[in-house]
Amino acid sequence: MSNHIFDIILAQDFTKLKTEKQQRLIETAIKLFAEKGYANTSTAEIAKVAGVSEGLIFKQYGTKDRLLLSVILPFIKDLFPVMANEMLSEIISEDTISFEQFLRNLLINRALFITENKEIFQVVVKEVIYNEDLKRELLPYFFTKIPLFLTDVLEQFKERGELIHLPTERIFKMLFTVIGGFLVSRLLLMENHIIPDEEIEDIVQLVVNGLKNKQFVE
Amino acid sequence: MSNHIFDIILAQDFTKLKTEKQQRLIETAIKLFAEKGYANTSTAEIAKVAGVSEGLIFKQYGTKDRLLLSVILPFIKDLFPVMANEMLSEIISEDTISFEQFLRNLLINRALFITENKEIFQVVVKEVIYNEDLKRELLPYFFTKIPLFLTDVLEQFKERGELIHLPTERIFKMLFTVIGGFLVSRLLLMENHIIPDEEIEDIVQLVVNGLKNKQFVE
Amino acid sequence: MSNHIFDIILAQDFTKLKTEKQQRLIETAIKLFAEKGYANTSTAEIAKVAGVSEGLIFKQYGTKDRLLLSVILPFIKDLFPVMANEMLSEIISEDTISFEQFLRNLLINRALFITENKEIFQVVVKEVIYNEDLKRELLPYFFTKIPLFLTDVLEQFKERGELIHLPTERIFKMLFTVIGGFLVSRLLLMENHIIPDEEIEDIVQLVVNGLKNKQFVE
Amino acid sequence: MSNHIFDIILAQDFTKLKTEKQQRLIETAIKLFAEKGYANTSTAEIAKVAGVSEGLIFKQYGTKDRLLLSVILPFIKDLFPVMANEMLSEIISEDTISFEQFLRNLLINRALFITENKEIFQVVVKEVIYNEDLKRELLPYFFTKIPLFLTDVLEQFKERGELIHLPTERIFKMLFTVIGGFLVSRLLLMENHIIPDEEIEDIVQLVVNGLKNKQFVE
DNA sequence: GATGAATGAGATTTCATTCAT
DNA sequence: CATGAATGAAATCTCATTCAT
Repeated sequence: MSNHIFDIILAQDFTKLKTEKQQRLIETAIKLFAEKGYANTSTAEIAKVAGVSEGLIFKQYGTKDRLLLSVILPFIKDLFPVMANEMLSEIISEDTISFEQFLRNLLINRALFITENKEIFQVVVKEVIYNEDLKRELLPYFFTKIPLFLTDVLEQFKERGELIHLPTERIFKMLFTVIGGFLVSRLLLMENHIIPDEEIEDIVQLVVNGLKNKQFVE
Repeated sequence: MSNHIFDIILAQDFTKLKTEKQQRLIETAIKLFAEKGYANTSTAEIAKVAGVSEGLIFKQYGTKDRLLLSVILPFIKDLFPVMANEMLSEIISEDTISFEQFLRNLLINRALFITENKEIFQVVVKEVIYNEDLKRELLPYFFTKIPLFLTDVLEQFKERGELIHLPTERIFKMLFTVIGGFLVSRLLLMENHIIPDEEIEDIVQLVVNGLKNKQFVE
Repeated sequence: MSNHIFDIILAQDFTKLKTEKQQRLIETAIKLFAEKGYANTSTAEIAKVAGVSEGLIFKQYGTKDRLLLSVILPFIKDLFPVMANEMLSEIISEDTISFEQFLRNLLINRALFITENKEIFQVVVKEVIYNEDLKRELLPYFFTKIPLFLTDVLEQFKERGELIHLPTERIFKMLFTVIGGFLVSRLLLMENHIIPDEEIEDIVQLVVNGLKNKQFVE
Repeated sequence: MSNHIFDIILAQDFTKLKTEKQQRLIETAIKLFAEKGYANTSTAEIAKVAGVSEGLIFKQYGTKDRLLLSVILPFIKDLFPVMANEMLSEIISEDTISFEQFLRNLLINRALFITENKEIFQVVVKEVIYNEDLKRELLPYFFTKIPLFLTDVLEQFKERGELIHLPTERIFKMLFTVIGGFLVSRLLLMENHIIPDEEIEDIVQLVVNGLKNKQFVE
């Protein structure tokens, strides 16, 4: 596994035009990796299911390892910029959005994004948990990227008095625990195809009440 | 992977006396499965690290598969009876325990149990997430066992008016999300060796406030 | 490997005009075959280094085998006519040239030719030694071509009394051993870029003294 | 290819008892590598000819690379100590041995050793010439080991006046050229099974006369 | 109970070659 | 003339499992 995932993430050009076979190949890889895990999926099976020769995999990606990265990295690359931009635009457009509404938007937005990319999400989570090397590569990336845009927002809500007065880092950890636990349990354990609004609302209420500043008067 | 895990769980006798080599073997298997995952750990490596012949593994366990089960099942067997008994005894002994205290006790108790069995816990979580077969076997077992003792307790708290009036199943799901997310993120992602009291308390407050019945007067 | 190398050598027309890409292709093949040997060089690598498509190799040469021959044969074709002609012209022009001077000329001339064609020479030697088929094809060719012009010359020197009175064939073998050993060790083992005059002179002296007719009076 | 061949040569224990299959395996590998070269011999073929499973090769040697080393290194390890000891003992036992006799002994001795180990010798020479990595590893080893015992001897002969007065290093190079060229051409090109005494004697005479001190009176 | 030599099925990888464009 | 996507056969390598001792 490469030592320079950051560089790879930034350098890789995923826009190269793909032939039909290459499309089928990558889609099949995602599907099978999501279902059975990277380690339990052979390149022979991928090739067979995709209706492609095994040679093509290695022509294109060199190693099975790099095929995995080629599945994961574009997803990661998309994951965060999108978050930052979309979310922040919502917040800025409506200066007076409540924390509750912000949280609801965030959850709905992320739940949508992830159900739309359910399989890749499963691959990423499974491999980050399963594969030490990949964990070492990706986790630091997550934990520097995510706070980058969330801390600002959280601090605004604290200033407005809506949020409990705890260090932002601790609030962030709680949010991560709940939202992460929510998405992972629904998508990986229960394998929901869609996440019911009701469940989202329950979690929103749980967090909003759990993190509310009790002195705050609306 | 066997089709009859329930039977196996109930039938297996894990108390059989083990020689020193057998001890080292099983400990090494747990350690390596936890670190690198079952699929990425070869029996050759286990044998070598344990200082034992590869033959012994198959003399003892027949297949690599059953070695994994022999690691997982005793843990599972312990996990729930212990919960039910210990927890309930706390609750019964003190009839007037608050939901907050109950939750704190529950979290502290489970966090302790899991940090004490960190590696096996990692193996179980990793493999349940990673391995379709094992997931199919184990998840139903979880989701019938856990509610068995939790629903009673939760309903008591609802009756007493401490808990928000939602269907117990929805409360249970939220609890599972938060507690599961908490333990998994700390033990698998961050690989904490101990879980700070402060973090436990933050989660307790989050949940207590999040699930509080707002009409309730202490 | 073809069974008819002699025919190929005679038939092939290597003078065909080459495009720039074809030039780069053949030069790269020579370079890589010389460095790493034919068997350790893939057509993919040749194409990449030459900045050419892999298809072109097979359009031009049909097989990797014939690419090797196309590298080797023109060199072989040049090697001997040139020798015979150039050398003999020296000898004939100066009827009274001494064996020492003849040997010196021969060595200097061959050392020059080979350093100028160092890479192809490496390819030929490496493959003749390494590849049974090629050895079977090329060696007989060498050992019928070389004596053809050398025996005459050697016998002249024997007649003049300068050379030891041994069967010409044995003298030839010794010459071949020393000259061959000299060129191969310098060009393949030590990878000299140029061969110092001093070393050539040492070898000339060794051979001249070693093969001198002790009764000879200058 | 390992970076630490020196260490490996010194560390390796080749005396470990081999089973019959392991014996057949290594003998077959030597035979096939000698015939067709390392790169042109597949592990499948070795296994088949040796009547052994392919798995055994990789159980025993890990990689095909290390199988090659396991063929080459014990030979190298033997090659030089033997030379130094045997040769020097001849010289010391007879203080008055002539250079001619020394050279004859040396050639006969080495020719014998090499015809007895013809196949491994072929493997070593072929691979040193063919494989850049191996060349880089082994050549320095040769060129520090050989002079170690030869320079002393050569200087003794120079002192006694038998040998031409040239820097020992230059004499050494000539000797190496002639003896190397002789052995390699006979064993690799002509594939002699035994080397005729007559040819050895020719070479001895060539060198003795070629390197004689012309002022020396016997 | 314990070993470790040996296997064979299958996984990954390499690579010469074909072919439609 | 030239490309490069695609192939399939064979090569290297991995690994759970068997078995004689």
